[in-house]
Amino acid sequence: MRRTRFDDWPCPIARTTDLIGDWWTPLVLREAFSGRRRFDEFQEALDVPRAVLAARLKRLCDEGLLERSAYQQAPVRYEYRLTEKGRAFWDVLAAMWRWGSDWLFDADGPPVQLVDRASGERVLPRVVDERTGAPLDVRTLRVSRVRRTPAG
Amino acid sequence: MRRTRFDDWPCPIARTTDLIGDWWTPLVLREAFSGRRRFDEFQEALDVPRAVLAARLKRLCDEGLLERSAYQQAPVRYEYRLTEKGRAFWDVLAAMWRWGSDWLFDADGPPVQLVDRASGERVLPRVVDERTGAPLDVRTLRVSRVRRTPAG
DNA sequence: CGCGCTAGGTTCATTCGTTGAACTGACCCG
DNA sequence: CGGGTCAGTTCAACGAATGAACCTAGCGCG
Repeated sequence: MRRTRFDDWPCPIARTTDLIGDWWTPLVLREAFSGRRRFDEFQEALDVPRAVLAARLKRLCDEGLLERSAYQQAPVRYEYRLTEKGRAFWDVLAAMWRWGSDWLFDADGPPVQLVDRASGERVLPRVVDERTGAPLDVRTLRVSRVRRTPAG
Repeated sequence: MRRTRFDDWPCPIARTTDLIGDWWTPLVLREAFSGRRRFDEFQEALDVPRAVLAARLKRLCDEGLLERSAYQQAPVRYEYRLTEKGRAFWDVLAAMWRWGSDWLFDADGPPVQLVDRASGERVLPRVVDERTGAPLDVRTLRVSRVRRTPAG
């Protein structure tokens, strides 16, 4: 009677859901992106129960989004850093940021925004088709089974 | 001792997490995008416990992503349709699709892909900066507090 | 009229996951 | 030796998910 797992479903959305459907996980990643690395940094920033944080960090390491390494000996202390896989996840958080900004705040919008560090210009994440550069229109999309050429 | 809620945090990622951190919710939305509308359609497609599905559909209606309406009288039967807010959420699912496809499958990739209904061409969702069209680079981003001009 | 069927849920006992607080253990400093 | 730091673990209480069974209205059939 364990909670249903989606991590071996054939759908990319299902597998991603399995990861970020764990309560707190996207926020742990958000903090990682904002530069936090140590257990207590995450814990204080989010006020997350320590047991939950430990479980989330462990899972994110197991899945390869974070890497745990000792930053000092005697006593040994560990920190958590984003891997390439973890950094790639920023796109998902950015899409959440955009949708949340557009739809989950009153007319003023959220009290925070993304800006380019160099120019100071506002950055608005947007999801497009990589080939055409056009915004996605769900009505023109279709899910198709991939044909694979047999290996022989 | 209720599960910590994020829906009134000032961060758009936190608020979005509150919504899709509910187990099953992104998959219910996925099914809505693929055209399902009726309770039993969702239930059979996902094999989700009926009580959970009822709770998720109710929440998605309360939040304004779905709309519940009667499609027949005598006996009254209801269906669930995406609203504009719900359709806008496709961008988040698309970003999840892309990241999941890139990072959660073996070398062959997932057995399904997105294609354009008209041309049959493959569609690859990608998150860019709306202003410049460039892919996001998290290292050049910064979170900034919004300055508001006082209303008086 | 009575029976089964359909659609959209609700109810329930069991088990799993989250919460908050306290605790542990290794080491350092004074 | 006492106190502080950091990275966790442990525990009891409670809320949420699971799977199965049940409920309600109306309809069509015999």
